[in-house]
Amino acid sequence: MLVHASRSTRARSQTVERAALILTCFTSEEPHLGLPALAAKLGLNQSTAYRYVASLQRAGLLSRDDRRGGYRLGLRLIELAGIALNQIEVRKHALDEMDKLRDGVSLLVNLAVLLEGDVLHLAHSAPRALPRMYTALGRRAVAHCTALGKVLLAHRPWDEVRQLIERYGWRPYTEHSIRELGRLQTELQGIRERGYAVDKEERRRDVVCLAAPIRDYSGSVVAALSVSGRKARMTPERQRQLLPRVLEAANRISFRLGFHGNAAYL
Amino acid sequence: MLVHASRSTRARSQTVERAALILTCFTSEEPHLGLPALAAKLGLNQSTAYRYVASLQRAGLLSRDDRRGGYRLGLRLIELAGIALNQIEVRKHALDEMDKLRDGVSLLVNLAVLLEGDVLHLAHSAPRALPRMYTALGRRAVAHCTALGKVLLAHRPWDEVRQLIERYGWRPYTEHSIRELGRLQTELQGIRERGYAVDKEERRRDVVCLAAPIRDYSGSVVAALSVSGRKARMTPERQRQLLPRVLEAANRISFRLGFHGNAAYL
DNA sequence: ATTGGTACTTGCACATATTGAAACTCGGGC
DNA sequence: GCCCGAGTTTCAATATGTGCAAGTACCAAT
Repeated sequence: MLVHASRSTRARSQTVERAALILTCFTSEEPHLGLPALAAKLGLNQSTAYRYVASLQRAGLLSRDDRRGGYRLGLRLIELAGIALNQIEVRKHALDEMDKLRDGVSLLVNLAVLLEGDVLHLAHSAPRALPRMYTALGRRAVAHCTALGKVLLAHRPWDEVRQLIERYGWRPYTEHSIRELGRLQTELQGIRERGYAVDKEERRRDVVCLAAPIRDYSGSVVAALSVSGRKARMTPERQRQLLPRVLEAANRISFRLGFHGNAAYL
Repeated sequence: MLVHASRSTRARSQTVERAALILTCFTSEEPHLGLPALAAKLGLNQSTAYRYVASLQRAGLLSRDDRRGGYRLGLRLIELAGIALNQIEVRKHALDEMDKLRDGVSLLVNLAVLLEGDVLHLAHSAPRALPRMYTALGRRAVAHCTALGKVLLAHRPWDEVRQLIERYGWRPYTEHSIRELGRLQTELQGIRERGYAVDKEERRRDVVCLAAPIRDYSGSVVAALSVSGRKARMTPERQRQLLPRVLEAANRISFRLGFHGNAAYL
């Protein structure tokens, strides 16, 4: 059995870590930061921040915003992300199945994994009708408020889930979002038993999702697949029709990843 | 006239730059590297490389490949790239127009910018018929062998173009790819005069592309738009029909970026 | 089981590259 | 013309990163 979860290794470089922190200061909410803001955010001396930023810029990881001043994330990241994406085994196998599923159900299909307890979107397949999406790719969402996230959390140790909530709080999106440990635990338990998760407007009003887990050769859940649509179109009856199709697609992907077993024991 | 091309600033951090170099060691061709390989590639002591890698890993910029050993680019990059993408003004405005153009012509539509002399794909809009693409997003291509790239190069100073060729060589893709400075110069000149570029199987056999420049408020060419299709479908006649549509779409995007002038003087 | 090889990991003494304070430049708004 | 904030540079002090060399864990071939 593998021991190393996420190596804590005491080998590290302060400089590299602080430079990496600079990158993670940029978020969807604050995609544009000045030197003083960055320095303040990380408690760095402005000189230090400056030198980091200058070097990150040379590497294309950061770039200046000539119009407004300040910095934003650089084009190099887009290139690197492209390479990273193509390395993700599950995504490679999922794309075809996602398109097939989308054609079958005419709904938005999403693929996601867990990153630091949040949902990270790796791909989507949208029916022609839908208005073009802002880049769903790389979008991050609170896990316990989405079907995708709940499926992924359901297959993590409860302790880990609890710690995440403690650390980040509930961060609810709508009035339907879960906000109690007890309810979350029951919900996750149910998801494990049923083999899928439902999101009834917990993420966004008027949007309902169904999600199923994807497993790799070893049986661990490495990703989740979902379909989502407006509430009006996602009647209980429609959901009953949808469910087997989502599960089948997810299972097909798992199969392609080398999972041939029965997941019941997990 | 703007003076600062890419600030040379002598402020820099060796450590940060070397760490960034580690990331750029990973390419589509070598997306998976071990510690010794990385250290060798950059001429670093293995201990040093190790400490960098350990820190990059903590930041999620790198991750281990548990099955094969070695490292690959991390999920964090996908999140960051998503943020970076949404910051790109031209992309925001282009998406709608690209979808409209695609619907009009039923061909693959692409948007790209120049990154270090190469073409970097920022978005695409594919007709339903096309088989799902491997992530075109973030894909990099040799500029002078593609319509997109030639349009972008045509609006850079010739000296810069020449230096790029000198530095990286011709890197041809097919037997039609340009491989002489003289021919390239004539080609770029023609593109500036005509206002569009054509790629006749220079990038891939059997694929023909048409590309047009996109300008921002200041009149500089910041991106390029293209349509591409199989040779058989891109007859000279079809190209004549296509051309005005591509140009119109590109101009519309330029307009939305605040370019209302006449580009003739540039 | 034993061996050898490879990739990864750590400890330590040295000195180099990073650090922070303070001062300077530049440009925009008042 | 003056002020202010963002970005940039300098320089001495030293924390930080460095390379070597030894150590561990794993795999695969004996």
